[in-house]
Parts: sequence; structure tokens; C-alpha cells
Amino acid sequence: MNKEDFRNFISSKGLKITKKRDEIFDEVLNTKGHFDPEELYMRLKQKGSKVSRASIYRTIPLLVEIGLIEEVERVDKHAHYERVSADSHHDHMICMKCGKVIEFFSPTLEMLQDEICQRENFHKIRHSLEIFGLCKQCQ
Amino acid sequence: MNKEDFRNFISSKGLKITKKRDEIFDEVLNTKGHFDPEELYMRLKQKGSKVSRASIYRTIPLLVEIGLIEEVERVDKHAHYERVSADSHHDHMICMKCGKVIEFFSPTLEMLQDEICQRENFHKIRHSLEIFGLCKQCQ
DNA sequence: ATCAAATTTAAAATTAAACTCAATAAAAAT
DNA sequence: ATTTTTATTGAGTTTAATTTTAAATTTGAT
Repeated sequence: MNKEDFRNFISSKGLKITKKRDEIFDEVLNTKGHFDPEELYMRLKQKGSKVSRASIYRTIPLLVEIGLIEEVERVDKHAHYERVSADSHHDHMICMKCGKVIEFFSPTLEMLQDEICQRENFHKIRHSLEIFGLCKQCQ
Repeated sequence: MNKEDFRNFISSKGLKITKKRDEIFDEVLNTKGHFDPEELYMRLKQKGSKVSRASIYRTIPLLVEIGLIEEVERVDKHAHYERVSADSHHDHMICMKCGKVIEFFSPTLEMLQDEICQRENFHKIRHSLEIFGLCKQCQ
């Protein structure tokens, strides 16, 4: 996934390649870990970009559609996103006390899900597993 | 879980047993499947109840706390709830095309999660697994 | 370069959910 | 049973996130 892919995607949808979309795409590409629209907006602001929140909110669904990011947990009442790396899907444990998010991955869990979907004739595209509880420190 | 349990729970919290709380509790008890606060409000309205949305929003967290309901998927941007039946926890497959929700349960999956949490010293309280994809009909 | 169509911004609108507060109802005290 | 205390209620206000509007600007095709 690079800027070329993004531009091709935008064009192929009949949309226009603009400075603002590029700026947002670049910033998301450089972002590690979780973020929410407001954080993304502030980070761009600090770098001198003049994008508005509206553009952020309008571009995020495009980034989800192209598969660069995905919506992860909604701990607070707003959406959080995260870069999708084809090779590093993981799920989340969320501490209900301190809000800490622990990432984990279990191949067995993945396979098990595939089996369950096969049984139901369901074509799995993606999944989201969130385990809520208390982290080591908060118990 | 019956009205007695609910009343005891309310009392034990130092709260008061009121007509409105009873009405909301009864309605939720009689509700099968998913619902959101607005649906619950409309259903009560239709039955002649004079509850306000405020009471709905104030009572739902109590029903979650007592374990009668739990928050399930957020297909739209607002919360959806569902009755918890001690003996029938399940997860969801959600069709991205037609919106159909398929419920499933896998003891193996549950155990696997417990194991993963033990490894991480995470005290699991509840979890939510949503598999998105295409149902048999929509593939 | 021209121009229609898409995109932008700032501001207003919308949405779900929480809060405020005077009136009311429930529990406790008398 | 009556009074007193305290919690709950509904209507409307508020908040925070997100979406839409409308006017100005930018893009891409000609």
C-alpha cells in the first residue's frame, strides 16, 4: 500500500486527487498504533496542514474502503482506527478500569473461526474480537 | 432473573423501586432479540407508558449491571442491546450485504479465550466477537 | 485556458447520550 | 397516617462526535 495505490483507487472511483486527501493519507501511513479522527486532525494541524475536521471525516471511510485502516474498539463513545497490516492482524483485550489495550494474536483462534464459518456457510471477510476485563495492574 | 431479583438489586443499591423502572424492566424481559434505546422507548410509548427517553437511558445501565442485557454490535452508530441468558451466550456473524445477524456459540472458542487471557494475566469479564462477511444467500 | 463537477472550509445541523432542575413519588421517620 | 427526607421523573438543555450545507476553490477533461 503506497500513495500510488491510493491515487489509483481514488481515480478509479471517479473521485479527484487532492492535496488534502494526500495529506491525510500520508499522515495515516505514518501513524503507528490506534488513533481517532480528532487525534489525526490535531497531528495534521501541528504539522501546519490546514485540513478541516470535515475532510478528515470524509476521507476516513475511503481509507477504510481501500483497506489501509479499520475501525477497532469503541472504548469511549467515538470510533478508533488502526492501520491494517496484512501480516499482523490481532485482537484486543481492553481493561475496563484503566482503558489499557493489549493486543494479541492466536492462530488457533483464527483457524477455529474459519471452521465455524465454514460450518455456517458464511464467507468471512474480517472479524473483531474484544475481550473486556481487568489488566494485571488493575485486578 | 425475575422482577424480584430486579427489585432486590435496586434496593440493595439504595435506589428506589419505581413504576417507570418496573415498566422498563418488564418490557425488556418481554423483548426477544436485539433492541436499541429508541426502539424500547417507542414500544413502551405504544403500550401507553409515559416513560421518557431519559428514564430509558438511565435504566439501561442498571439492566446491564444486573446482567439482564448486554451491549452487542454497533451496526449503526448507536448502541444495541440484547437479553443475556446465562445458558446461551453467543457471538455474531454479521452479513455486510443484507445485515442479517447469525448467532453462534463455540465452547472451544470460549475456552481458547480463557487460556489466552490466563497467559496475559488478564481477568476476562466479557467479550464480543463479531465476524463480518457474506451470508450463504448473499455470496 | 476553460468549465463543469467534485472538493474544500467554516459553520450549522444532526445524532446519541448525558445532564439540569423543578415537580413528583417513594421510603423512612415520626 | 402524616411528615420528612431523598431519589426519580420528564422536559428541555447540553455535550461531543459526526454529518451536512452553502459558498468558494480546486481538479481533470476538453
